[in-house]
Amino acid sequence: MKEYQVGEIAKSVGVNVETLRYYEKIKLMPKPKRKESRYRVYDDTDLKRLKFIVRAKELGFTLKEIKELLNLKIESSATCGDVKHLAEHKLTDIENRIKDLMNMKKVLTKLVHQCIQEEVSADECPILEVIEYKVNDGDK
Amino acid sequence: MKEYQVGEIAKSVGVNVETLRYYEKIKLMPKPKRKESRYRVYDDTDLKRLKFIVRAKELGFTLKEIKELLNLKIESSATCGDVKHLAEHKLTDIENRIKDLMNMKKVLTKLVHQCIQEEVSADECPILEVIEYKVNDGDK
DNA sequence: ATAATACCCGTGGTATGGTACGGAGTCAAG
DNA sequence: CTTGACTCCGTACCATACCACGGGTATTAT
Repeated sequence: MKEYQVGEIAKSVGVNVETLRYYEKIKLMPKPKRKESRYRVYDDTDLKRLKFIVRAKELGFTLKEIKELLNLKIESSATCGDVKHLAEHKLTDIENRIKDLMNMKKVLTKLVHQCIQEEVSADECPILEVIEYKVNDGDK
Repeated sequence: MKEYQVGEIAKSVGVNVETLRYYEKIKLMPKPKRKESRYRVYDDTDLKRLKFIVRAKELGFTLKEIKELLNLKIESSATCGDVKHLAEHKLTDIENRIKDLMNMKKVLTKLVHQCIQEEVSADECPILEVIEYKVNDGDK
């Protein structure tokens, strides 16, 4: 089984050495064994775990959630249903964020289209006026 | 023109008093005048500005961007085109975030559907296995 | 007059996910 | 045996957007 030192393993998954130390500190990665020189020594199990973390991050899981996923994997009592539960929760979360963003997009798009005469002073820009919509009660 | 003290104005737009002090500190809100008692005194102009901030935040602008928008409004040389530019930038930003989230959603949805037997041990959960997909090179 | 709010201020903490710094020790090559 | 690259560690700092704390003053209500 191959052994790596921190710089190697970090480079191979594309994270910073400091990041790895950080993951160790927050207990997302286990404390690796050390050489006599105190240099950290990682193996393929660590590499696998680290890759899992990076991949799960790409899927939108937070570090805290990733820790939960990894713990489930280890707890012998945990079931696939538990994992599914976490994934579904995340999915709902993502769907809500999409909904919010779509709404912002709709409003902003409309705003951008209202600005026809770009040379007009910003003070009279329809975009700013519409953002103020709820503010101006007809006066001004 | 009506005058408000910090608690009133904060309550009327639904933000915390501390938040208002924070906005003042980061120069998003101007330093208000004070009574002899040093109490802050706000007027309708301040209220309008604060409402603008809250509204722009709902549209997804960061405090920094809101500051820019408000500065544009004041600079007499700024044009509506400048404002439009900021809004378009934000729009692109939002669109990218939506794209990322949609992708996450797609993958996660697929993952969730792969988990049929919920009673199976988490260790053999297809969700976790697929997250590891890129890790396992056929072995194990 | 006194109690209950409301406000003042500076400072420090929260959460998230790291990055940067700097002095010291280690290791391999020349 | 020296140089350069790598690693060690603790600590501090980045951005974002606030919230909490605590001691003191002001205002308001009873």
